[in-house]
Amino acid sequence: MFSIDIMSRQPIYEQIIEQLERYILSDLLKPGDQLPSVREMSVRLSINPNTIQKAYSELDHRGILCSVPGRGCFISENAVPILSEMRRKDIEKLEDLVYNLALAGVEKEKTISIVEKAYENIRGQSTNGKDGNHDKG
Amino acid sequence: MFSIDIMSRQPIYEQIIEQLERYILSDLLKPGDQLPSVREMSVRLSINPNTIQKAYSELDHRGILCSVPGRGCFISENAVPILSEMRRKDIEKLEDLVYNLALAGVEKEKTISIVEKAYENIRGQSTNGKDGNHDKG
Amino acid sequence: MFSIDIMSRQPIYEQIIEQLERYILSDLLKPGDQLPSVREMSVRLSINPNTIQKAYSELDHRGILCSVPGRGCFISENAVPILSEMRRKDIEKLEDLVYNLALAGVEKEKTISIVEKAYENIRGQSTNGKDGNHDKG
Amino acid sequence: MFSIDIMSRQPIYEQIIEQLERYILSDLLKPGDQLPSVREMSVRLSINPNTIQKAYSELDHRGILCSVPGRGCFISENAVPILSEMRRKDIEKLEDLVYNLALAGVEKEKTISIVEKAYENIRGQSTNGKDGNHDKG
DNA sequence: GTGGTCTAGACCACT
DNA sequence: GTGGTCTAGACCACG
Repeated sequence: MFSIDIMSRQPIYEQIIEQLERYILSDLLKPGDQLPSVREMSVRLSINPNTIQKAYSELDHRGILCSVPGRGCFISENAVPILSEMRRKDIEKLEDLVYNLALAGVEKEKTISIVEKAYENIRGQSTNGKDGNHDKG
Repeated sequence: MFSIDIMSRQPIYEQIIEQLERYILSDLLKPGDQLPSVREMSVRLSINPNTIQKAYSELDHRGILCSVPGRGCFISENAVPILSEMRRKDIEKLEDLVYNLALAGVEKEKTISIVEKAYENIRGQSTNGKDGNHDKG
Repeated sequence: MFSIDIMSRQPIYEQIIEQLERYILSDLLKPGDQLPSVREMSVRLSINPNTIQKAYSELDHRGILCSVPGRGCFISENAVPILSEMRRKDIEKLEDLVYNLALAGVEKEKTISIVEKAYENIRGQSTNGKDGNHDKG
Repeated sequence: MFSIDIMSRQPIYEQIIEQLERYILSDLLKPGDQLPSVREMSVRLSINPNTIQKAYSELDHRGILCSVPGRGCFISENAVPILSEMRRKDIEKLEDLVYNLALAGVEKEKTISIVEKAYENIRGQSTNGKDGNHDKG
């Protein structure tokens, strides 16, 4: 379910957050669902438990998760609206990115077709292996 | 001409690179043009010369500019094609970003209108105050 | 394993790059191997960490190694092919150098014998104490 | 007669030295010949007089030139033997370079053929447009 | 004046 | 612990 690129510039904990958020937004993980424990996750992904902990803590802080000491971590009830709201801020990033592409001579039609393709993807398949922007974290 | 956000998560030298690349792509800086010297730039932006040096040096490696010790830094002849090619790789980022927006429930029409607006911007005015994403994540 | 000539005209960071590349090409360092940390290396060679950083960073850019923040630096999987390709460009240098020697009256037989000796060296021993030109001019 | 690459990493004054030495070794300039004045040279090559001066001074220092105040610069009587002796030191460079090529997998036959080709060149034509190693100064 | 290298020492994010 | 960024200040070679 999770795929981590250890060589990526993007911090591992961010990759985990990114993927968890996607799974929630695409309804693969629902409010109330329990997440794998830090320990289990760390073994499964061969990653330092601290790193998992950091991802979970961050999501907890954002109100996406609810970690209950002694019981585990659960998807928060209002995870989806919170995430949706946050993601909307990606619009700023989009503006910048398109601006750059335009400067680089990518035609408007091409850009729009990419947008449409992305929307097609989400309709066909709720989730796929895509693992977020390989940005220089 | 240059504006640095000292609080940004994006390294200062990357901000400088970003802006220089934009100025080149938007024809404000042309091949053969001499850049402000490392020292002048460092004074102008109140930034350590080493940081400017790093930015210039990186652009030199990429073939965007040509540093000649004792003479100065000059925009390389083939700066534009190199940049255009590199920027095209932003298409992957775009796909990811749109995918995220779609998941977050941003309507396709809204997204496309943003794209179109960005293309309007570039047509009307060669450059504007936009200075890249102030955040890295 | 590393020897730095502090008096050389060749920058220290280039000397480090040179030697690392040799060790990789002569199979003393293999893909996946972890390099000494920046700090350890700086202590070992009595050199400022920033200088080591610069060497590692340059090799990272070239795709020879892969720096992972928080984890370390590792020899890249395709380090050898990249290096071999780059080194082949030394052929131009060779042409120039032999041309100079010829002009200076060094006999063809002498030059060829030097070439053959160098090839002997590499066959007998994978590595030896040779550590590159200590002078830049 | 002189061709300077202003963008080269190799300092201009070194390019001039390099070429003058070649012309002497290939008998195009002979002992006693007068060199163009610093002023004339600087105009001809569109180069700062100080730079020409530096090249001439260095050659004077090496005993290749003999600059006579008020009269001009002349090729020294023992320029050729001095140069030949110096160039022999390039043998060390050759050893290094061949060693690198060998490590990079360039076959011995290939390397030797390059050497032979270079010797052919010198027999056919005394000089050509070659302007020395484009080494990183 | 120019770019380039180096040191010393600090701080940050990540594992 | 790791790599990465930044500052302050020095020195060098080149024009």
